[in-house]
Amino acid sequence: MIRVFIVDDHPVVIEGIHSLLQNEKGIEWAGQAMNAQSCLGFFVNNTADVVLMDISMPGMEGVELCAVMKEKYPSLMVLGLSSFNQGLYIKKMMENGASGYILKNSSKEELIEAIHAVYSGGIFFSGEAGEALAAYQKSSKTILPVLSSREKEILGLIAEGYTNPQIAEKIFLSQFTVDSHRKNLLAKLNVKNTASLIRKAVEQKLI
Amino acid sequence: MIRVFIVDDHPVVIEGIHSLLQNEKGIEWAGQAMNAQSCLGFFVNNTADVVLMDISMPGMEGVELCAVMKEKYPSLMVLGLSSFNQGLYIKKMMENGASGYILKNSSKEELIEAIHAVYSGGIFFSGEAGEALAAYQKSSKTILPVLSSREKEILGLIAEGYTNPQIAEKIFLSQFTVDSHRKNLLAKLNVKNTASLIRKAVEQKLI
DNA sequence: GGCAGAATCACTCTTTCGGGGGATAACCTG
DNA sequence: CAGGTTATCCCCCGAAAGAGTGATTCTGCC
Repeated sequence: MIRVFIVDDHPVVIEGIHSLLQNEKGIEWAGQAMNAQSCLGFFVNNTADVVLMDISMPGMEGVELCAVMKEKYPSLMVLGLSSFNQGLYIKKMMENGASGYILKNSSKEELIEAIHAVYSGGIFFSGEAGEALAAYQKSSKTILPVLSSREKEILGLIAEGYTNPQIAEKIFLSQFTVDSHRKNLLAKLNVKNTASLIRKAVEQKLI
Repeated sequence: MIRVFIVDDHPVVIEGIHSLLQNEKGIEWAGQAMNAQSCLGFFVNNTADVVLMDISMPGMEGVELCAVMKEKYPSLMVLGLSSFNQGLYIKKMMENGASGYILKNSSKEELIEAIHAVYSGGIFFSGEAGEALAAYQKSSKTILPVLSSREKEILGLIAEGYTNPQIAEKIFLSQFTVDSHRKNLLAKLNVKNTASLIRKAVEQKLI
């Protein structure tokens, strides 16, 4: 009997999965939570085998919750759950110890297959999610944006429309310094002017 | 008896709402569709009173489907349904004839209240969605981005990193013309440089 | 304690951007 | 048709960005 717990801020999704899984042999409903806090609260006195976890929740991100849960309860298997099919999120979930990732538009069969797969220690991806991850990893080979905190700060200010001299004044730096950081940003994101810098930054969710 | 139909590409959501509404007195399950085509197909030989419609579906957008449905079957009441709480989408749905908008994290009570409200000709908003709409309309009073097709074209090229002379060469214009368009873009979006132009354009989903 | 990377500052030069001012023709729409 | 919008073109000028090069702290990590 696989005890399944779900964390999602959408009652409709909880209800839907509950309904899909009820009467499913070998699967037991352990409980549910609508946010990270009540999820952590549940596991103080209870347990489960597989946690279906929405990655996009208000407050604590699913990605963070995943890390916390896996640290506290390493034997727990976490299955990411999301409407989005974005390689970046999928990658982050996996880095934080998730055992797989399915999309909310997956079929019942796929959902059940995924639960069994991760329960037995496997890794499961929705077809599309797997592709997205592969595509992301392919693209991130050529471009890996690892920005320092200072660079991120300046990137944010550029995006808000501040010029280099204004940024320099605002954060008490020389404009030469700001200029250097800006050049490094262009180099790191492999773009050649402000327009494409901001566009890429938004795409990569850096701002 | 209110006949409720649902269009959503997530089986989990369909199942969840089905489950929430079953045994609810006064509400009957008319059917379901996972995309715009099968929804339109259903209504050839069938009917319903209220349609719950996801706004973010692959292929034809919920927003478009809403317009088509309301044109063909004006007596139908459409209730927008989404994970996102964004004023822009809500506004577009309403402009296309929707009678309300609820979020997927609404409670069962709210969902049922919304169905009854729109069935009797009313307008219903999830509390948060109403706020988002109000906030959007407030902000859109000061900024209404109505760009010409030429401006959108040039905006796109700017976002891709082309400089004015490059754009001029690419679309066979004088660089003075491109310069003018660029200045108009800055004026229309009420920004003062390229960085904030691109940022705002992305925010407003213009590119 | 040393080394790498980050963060800081410095200077020059060319290109681009952005503000200001115009002008003309084509086009919808009332 | 008149009037507004769009698209096109033109010029000047100062400010900002971007490319090139180099150097000095500071700080986390082995």
